[in-house]
Amino acid sequence: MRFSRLLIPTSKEVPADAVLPSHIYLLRAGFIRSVGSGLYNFLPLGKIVLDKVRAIVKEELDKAGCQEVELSFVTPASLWRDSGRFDKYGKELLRFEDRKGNEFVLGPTHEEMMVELVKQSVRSYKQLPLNLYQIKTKFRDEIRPRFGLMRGREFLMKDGYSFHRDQEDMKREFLNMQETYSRIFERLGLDFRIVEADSGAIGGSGSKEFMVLADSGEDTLVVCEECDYGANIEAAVRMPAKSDAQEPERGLEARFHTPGVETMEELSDFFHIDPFFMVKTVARKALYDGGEEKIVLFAIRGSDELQDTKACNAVDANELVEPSADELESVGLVPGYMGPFELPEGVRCVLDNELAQASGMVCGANMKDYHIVNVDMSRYDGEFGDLVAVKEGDRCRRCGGRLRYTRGIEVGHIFQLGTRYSEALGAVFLDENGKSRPFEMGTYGIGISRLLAAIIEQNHDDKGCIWTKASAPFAVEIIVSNIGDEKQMQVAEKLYEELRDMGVEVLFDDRKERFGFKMNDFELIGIPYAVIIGKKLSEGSVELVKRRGLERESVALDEIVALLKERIGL
RNA sequence: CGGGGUGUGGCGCAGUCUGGUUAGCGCGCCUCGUUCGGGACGAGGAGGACGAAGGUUCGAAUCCUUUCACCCCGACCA
Repeated sequence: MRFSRLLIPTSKEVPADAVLPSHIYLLRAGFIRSVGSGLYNFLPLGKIVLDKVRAIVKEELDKAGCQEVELSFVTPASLWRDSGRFDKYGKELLRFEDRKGNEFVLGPTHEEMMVELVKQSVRSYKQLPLNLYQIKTKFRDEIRPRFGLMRGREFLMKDGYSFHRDQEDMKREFLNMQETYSRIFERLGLDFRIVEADSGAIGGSGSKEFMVLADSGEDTLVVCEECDYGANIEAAVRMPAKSDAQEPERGLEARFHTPGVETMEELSDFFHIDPFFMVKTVARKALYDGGEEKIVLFAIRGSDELQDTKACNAVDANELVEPSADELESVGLVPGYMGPFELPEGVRCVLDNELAQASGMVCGANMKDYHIVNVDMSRYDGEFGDLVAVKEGDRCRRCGGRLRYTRGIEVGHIFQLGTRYSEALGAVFLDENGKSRPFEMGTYGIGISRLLAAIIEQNHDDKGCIWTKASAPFAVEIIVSNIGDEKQMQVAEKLYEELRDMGVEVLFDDRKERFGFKMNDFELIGIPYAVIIGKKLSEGSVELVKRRGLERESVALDEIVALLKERIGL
């Protein structure tokens, strides 16, 4: 391709609203253009990369036995009502009516549609298993789109769904997808990690996320320094915490007058004990379907923090929000003195698993100005759950290694869905005994457009993009230093044609621009290699520049083709 | 949704508080010339009626009202 014929509007100006390198460079280098909040146009370069990523995904999936389909983007709302997600999915679902007043949604994901499709055409266990996917634009009316392609409202996603006769086969396919996804991200040249995840609104159990490691990632990951354990903070577990702090003196359980002592810190000072031996009782307002609200308590060690997603799951709520002091008082709770024992009528409380055997603890008495000391938590007879946020320095449950935080960009997520959707939508098949059973399902997603951002987040320098080999829009760029120099142009044209004939994806910068201008564009766009045809031509040589590291080497003109062949791996 | 902010040529901004010439600057764009290995220089030129609607006024980018869009900070997700 000739640069002079390609629409690549590069720019020096940094858009004011772009903060992430991927956002800035993709805009500046002319890959994408913003059209509205969370909406982007893909220009020729962006489209080339998008198609490359898409092709790799498709290739690996097809090799793994998946089949591509394409479902209609506009989905009848009734399907979403049947699965119960019409209300639950919330405002993110873009809803609208056609001229006849029929309700539709713009698909943000396609479990319903896919189940419907399979339900209509699969009757027998003999037709299973099946793994169907599509690579298609999705629309989610995100509350706050940001970071360019990272979190748009319209985005390209690969969504796949598998159907099985039993759980065992579903788990087999889950593993198959885990391996396939790994191959995809490896081919793309990404440094990623597979972590355990919370299943969120999609539902199901046993989900894993593929995280591209980058400081700008939106997710906090907990990883082990010794083994390969990794988990999203929302799902991370640890060895039960221990403390070196001195244990408080044991005595009889008693109510203790503690006027004005309302925070963990004050309590710690008051009793001269470590927060490890205190119970922190956190109140949240849990929101349920149909606008139902309930105040719930979560009790954890004073040295821990509540993990909101875990807490939300523990009480099966749609969402947790901070309650006001008034709301707490209205159900009989006393802010500053809440505890898991002697609860007001009707207040639900979940205790963290790690507190089950704790003794000699201090907790609120649910009475103004009083705490209880020397509490033996094993007498608690309510609910337990995993509630705490794993901290850096905690110990790995697998190997005892030190856990630390890192940041990641979620580019893939695989779920073991089970029968949640097949049951809700009445999607069944006949097993070998002639018995009707709902499909066991798995669901698998890859954020294709987000991958472009993730690749750049992980591969850039202060000059611009550095595309990985598999994702680069072109393998090599030919830069003519001075197109007024006939000799240079002649050599360049010849090289360009030769490479093209060999099937190399080559970009030929034949623009009437100065050398520095072209170099800057090359660095901004991030093509892996450039051949500079310029002043050294008089000595019979050209220069090869590697974008990563910007190392240059002088190469004899008649050796450049062979060298390129070697470097770009033809 | 709550809090904060911004809308002025293609892009980035100034002007708005303290209404008053033809609305200004940088980048980009077009033409000519010089230059030609790190976003060059000179000369000339095209392009906006100030997010939208309404109002106040002799007069509004500037004041008032309404509205829309976009962005930043918090809860969702590939």
